[in-house]
Amino acid sequence: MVLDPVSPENCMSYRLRRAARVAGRAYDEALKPVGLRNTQFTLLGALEISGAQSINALAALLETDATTLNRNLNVLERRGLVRQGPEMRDGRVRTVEISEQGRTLYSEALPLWTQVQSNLVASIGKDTHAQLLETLRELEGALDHL
Amino acid sequence: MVLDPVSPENCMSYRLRRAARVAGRAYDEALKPVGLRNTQFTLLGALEISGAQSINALAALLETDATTLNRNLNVLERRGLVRQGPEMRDGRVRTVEISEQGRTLYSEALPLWTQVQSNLVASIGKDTHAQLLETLRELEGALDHL
DNA sequence: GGTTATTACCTGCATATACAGATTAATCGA
DNA sequence: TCGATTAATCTGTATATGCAGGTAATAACC
Repeated sequence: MVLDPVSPENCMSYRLRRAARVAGRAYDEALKPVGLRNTQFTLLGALEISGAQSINALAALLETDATTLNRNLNVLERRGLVRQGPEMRDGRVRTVEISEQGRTLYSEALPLWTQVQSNLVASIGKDTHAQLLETLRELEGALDHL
Repeated sequence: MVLDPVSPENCMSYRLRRAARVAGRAYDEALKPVGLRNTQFTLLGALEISGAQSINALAALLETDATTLNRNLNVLERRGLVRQGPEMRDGRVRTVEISEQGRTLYSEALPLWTQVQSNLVASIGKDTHAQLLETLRELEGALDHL
């Protein structure tokens, strides 16, 4: 089976988007009991693990657009899962942090996430998973310098 | 460097979504001259390559939700790039096909896409690319049976 | 043939995503 | 210090994504 890298069916953008969609649905399903989507779980986790920080810093960390992050955070804020406040030293900056309620919900979500993640990793194999992560990182780096 | 598969930073959903975002931005940039987004290029290409078909069939082919496809197709239809018509034999079905205008635009987009795709494949290496495609397919299969 | 079940698609709703441009606040240079 | 520049965030607009639920047409069953 020959694989043509320059056939639209092997478009990296398409293949990644597609895999992300399929995975997203599975993770959404797993997180349903706590009412979090996979995107929101990621966001909450970043705040829980990396601590309070500015929107720009978080955007850089997650390799996402700050305007996207702005709205995604507003969704979580409306539910009381994160807090946003102005920075003393710099009036432009808004510091975001996870709330107590958010921390509680995240701790409830973690086992659900661990379950689906474990199942998936077990299914494709730990080595394949590790290699996939490595390749995705390399790919992002390559795209930066394109 | 030990890699913990069950650390949220290695969440497959997150990593795939993130890589898809970064790649999508690069492909969008490359396709800018023809005014197509990476998603639209995929859709147009599927219709060009696989021919006229129903929305449901196309949704299955692209592993996407039919309601999403419905609206994505409407965007292309408004620009005259695709045509949608009712099926004779089955009044429920709407057959979608690429228009002449769509075909022309797609042929203009193809070299732009080829450029960015080639650059990316060259950057990560052909073997890595082939392996990544294989892993993503395996991953989708695994998610189906989860 | 008429009732029921299934299928295909569409609408309403909510979120995710990002570009362009506006706003506000800090910083830098003269 | 004032004016210009830069930086951080927000708003407007458009598309992408998918779940719930609706509508219409076909198929299945008696």
